[in-house]
Order: sequence, then structure tokens, then C-alpha cells
Amino acid sequence: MQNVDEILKIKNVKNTAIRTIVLRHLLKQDKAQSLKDIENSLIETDRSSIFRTLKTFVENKIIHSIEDGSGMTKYAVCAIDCNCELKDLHYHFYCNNCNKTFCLHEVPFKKIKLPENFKIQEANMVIKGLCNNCNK
Amino acid sequence: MQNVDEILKIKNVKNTAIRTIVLRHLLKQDKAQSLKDIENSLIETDRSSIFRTLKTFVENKIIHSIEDGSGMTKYAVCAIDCNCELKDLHYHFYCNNCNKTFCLHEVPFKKIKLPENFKIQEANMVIKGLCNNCNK
DNA sequence: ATAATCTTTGCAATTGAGTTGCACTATAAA
DNA sequence: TTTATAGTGCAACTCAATTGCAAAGATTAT
Ligand SMILES: [Mn+2]
Ligand SMILES: [Mn+2]
Ligand SMILES: [Zn+2]
Ligand SMILES: [Zn+2]
Repeated sequence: MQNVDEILKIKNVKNTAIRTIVLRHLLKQDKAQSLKDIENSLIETDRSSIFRTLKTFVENKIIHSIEDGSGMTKYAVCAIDCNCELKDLHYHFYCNNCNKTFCLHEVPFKKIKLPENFKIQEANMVIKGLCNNCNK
Repeated sequence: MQNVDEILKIKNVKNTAIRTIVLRHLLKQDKAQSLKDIENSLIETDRSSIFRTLKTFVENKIIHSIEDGSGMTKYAVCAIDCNCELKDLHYHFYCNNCNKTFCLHEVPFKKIKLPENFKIQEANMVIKGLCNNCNK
């Protein structure tokens, strides 16, 4: 697991108690986390503080957000060299059975040929179906 | 433009006044519509009735929903032979400037090689950037 | 045709994720 | 130390989405 202080330093975000707790939590997860997920895990910590922490992290490319259609935005840690734009584009998988959302970092992202004059800046790619645990 | 009654018949959804109005409206659009968009266009019609109409349409594969990260679910008419599962998978484009969301029906959907034992059922693919009108 | 049943609609109220205002605290600069 | 800046906790608010319920409409049985 990557070092929290190191990441904050690289991404130029000041180290505070809450930021350390939230980032450490996110790094431990095997699935993308909603604000509520984090709130439930870090019961001592205030929701709006977590919210603002996530906002700061997204703005500074420490994490990225995923709209998986569950009604709650999910968050996952970015690759260390990610600028959340054309680098580190990747698919996500939402399991219709266990409701977990994963980053599919290992699946190569295919370049999409857009219509004339369209310019890609970011993407929110969510494949839905059954994950390896649920597809039995 | 396709015929409203025809579509409803094919998809086995009873024809009612509101359903006709909503579907006719959706067929006319060049961008995906939010509940609020529709509400604003069809001022006579009650929001919850439109909401339930959209729900019925999604359940019966007349339309599909798109999570584009704007905070409002968008809806667009399906291809007539769509089952909203592995057929008619397509990308969407969200313009960061004019905030319109389009179906990119003409862009071929590339088959994604998922990890072992993952099974795709549907997808919510949203590419974000500048549309041809705004990229100047 | 009439009554019974099921479906759809309109309105008001509720839910819940997300967001903000504000006072207080902690940290950094002067 | 004083002053300015940034971060936090709490409560309140926003707003898209959803629901309960009764009235209206459509369908089926008698
Ligand atoms: Mn991801
Ligand atoms: Mn579409
Ligand atoms: Zn699963
Ligand atoms: Zn545009």
C-alpha cells in the first residue's frame, strides 16, 4: 500500500488528521467508496468534513469519482501519476448482485473514435453485470 | 420519426395520454432529457406522472437512462429492437461546455475483454469533453 | 348495462445524497 | 505575540427522486 503522507505531498495537499484518516481508509478498500460508506466506517468523523476532504482530493487528483447509477457517487484512489484526464482512463465494473464498484485497472482502455470535432476530456465508464464472485 | 403508438404496441405498454405526450416529446429531442427537462417542456403534466411514465418506459425498454454525472438522470429513446442489454450498447457524450448529453449511436461499441468470470449485462458509458458545437 | 376490479393519474408529503453558512479551532505568516 | 489563512463540526438547507393516497379512468366479470 502506498504511503499517505507521500501521496499528499506529491499532490500538494496539506496533511491533516481527517485527510490522513480518509486517504488511509480509501487505500485499504477493494471497492469504490461512497460518502456514506466512509461515514459508516469512520464513525468519529463528521460527514461534511469527509465530504470536503473528498472534494479536495478530487480537485487535486488524489482520487476520482465514479457515477455508477446507484444514486451515490463513488470514490477510488487514482494512480499516483494520474492527472484524471487522458491518462489513467479506465473502465469500472458495477456488480448488479453484490453492488460493489471496482476500478478495472488491468483492462486496457480502448481509444474511442469520436465524431468529427468532438474532444474527449474525461470519461465515466461503468460496465454493469456480475463480478467474478457473483457469477457462479 | 417513429410512430408513438407503434412503439408502445411493440413494447407491450398500454397507450395513455401522458405516455403518448412523453414519448412523442422524447422522440423529438436531439439530446437526452432529464425529468426536469421534460417537466419544463410539458408544463401541463404532473412531475410524478412523468416520473412513473419514465420508469415504465425504462422497465419496458422503450427508453434507457444515462448517468452523466450532472446530478440528474437523463433519458433517451432506445433503438426499436433494443433489449437494453447486450444489444444497443453505445457510448454517450456529455459536453462540459453546453451540458448536453447525446447518444453516440454512430460510434461502434468496442467489445471489452473483462477479467475472468466477469459477465457484462449492461453499461453506462459516458465520455466527457467538448461537443462539435463547443469545440471551436 | 352495472358492478367489481385493476390501472393510471394528480397532488402533497417525504426521503436522502449532497451541499452550505457559520462559528470555532488549528496552523502558518508577519 | 498578533494577525491572517485554512480546516473542522454542527446544524440547516437544497433539490432530484420517490412514495402514499385518494380520485379518475379503463378493463373484466356478472
Ligand atoms: Mn477508477
Ligand atoms: Mn443512449
Ligand atoms: Zn458481485
Ligand atoms: Zn457542447
